[in-house]
Amino acid sequence: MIDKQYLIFDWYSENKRNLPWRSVKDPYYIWLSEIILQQTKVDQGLPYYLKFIKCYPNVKSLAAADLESVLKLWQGLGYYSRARNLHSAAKQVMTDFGGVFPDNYDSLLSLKGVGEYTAAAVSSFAYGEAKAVVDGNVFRVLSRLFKIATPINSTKGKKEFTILANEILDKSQPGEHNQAMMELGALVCKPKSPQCEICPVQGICLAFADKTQLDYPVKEKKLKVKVRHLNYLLFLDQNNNILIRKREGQGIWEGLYDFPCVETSESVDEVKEFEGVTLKNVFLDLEVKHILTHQKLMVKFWVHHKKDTPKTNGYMAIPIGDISNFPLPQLIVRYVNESSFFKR
DNA sequence: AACACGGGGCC
DNA sequence: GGCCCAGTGTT
Repeated sequence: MIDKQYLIFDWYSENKRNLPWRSVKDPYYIWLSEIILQQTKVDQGLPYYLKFIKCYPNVKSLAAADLESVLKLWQGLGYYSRARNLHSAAKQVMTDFGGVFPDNYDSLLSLKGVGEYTAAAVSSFAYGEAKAVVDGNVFRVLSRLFKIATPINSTKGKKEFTILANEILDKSQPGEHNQAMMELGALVCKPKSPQCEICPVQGICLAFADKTQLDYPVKEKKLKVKVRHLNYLLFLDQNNNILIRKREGQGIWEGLYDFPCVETSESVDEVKEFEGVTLKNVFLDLEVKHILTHQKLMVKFWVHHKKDTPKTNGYMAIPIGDISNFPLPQLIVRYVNESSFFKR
């Protein structure tokens, strides 16, 4: 616990946001909120949290759900492995823990999708266990307060910051301490425009002392973005059926649905063939650029009218109006919303 | 240790 | 256009 820790507590009690998962002690709700908020801002995750607690009010109902229903509810939030792991962990709680949520850091770590951060968060918030959370906010706050230049995305940095975070942890109220540190990072000690003038610990911040706040935290590696050219095919037959497929295996959007797709190394002006079948009368419907964290997708949506839907392995025919019943990537949602072929 | 994994908001 | 977000799992 650092000297003048009370300044952060006082600030937190005055300025904390009123968030629904802060007023509960049920570990299921806290765990659910933490999974949703991984790499996700509160404003984006909040509506999903409300949907999930309404649809799955307890771990038993979540464990009993179909994975596809969970993915559908997760649609649009991204990092879909979180939804798959969420569902898997709920079943783990039922089978491995007799339906009772694990009540300590080490047991929580055994759940799919629960790493060091989430185990510390749930164990400290729900059970008062003295484990410090180390998330993006904590990295930033600590690196500035103590002017620590070790890259936060290195193994050494993770170790160093975790040790420091646990050293300054207020063991008498670890949950409040953890929330206060994160809230300070989210509302005041922000990445680009830190509000140092209103910061409660401005007086003990080493970076503020020499105006180097923006030099922290230090990160190494910049990620490389891969450019891909995707050509989606809308096979539309006379009965208004289309072909879709479930994305399997590893890669983006695992478990979600999209259309038959031809990937090319460069942009193309026509699509003449699909899986060995020669195509005629393929028309370009829509062209979009879709940005993901690691990929820049240059996408063309092509339409092909046929009398009958082709029988192709791995694809299923559905009425075009049923498309929205399936969990879809935002790219496909975007197309469905913009293309005239999906208007009633 | 390096990399894959979404989507949205801010500057 | 780059960076970041209540990170985790895989290789």
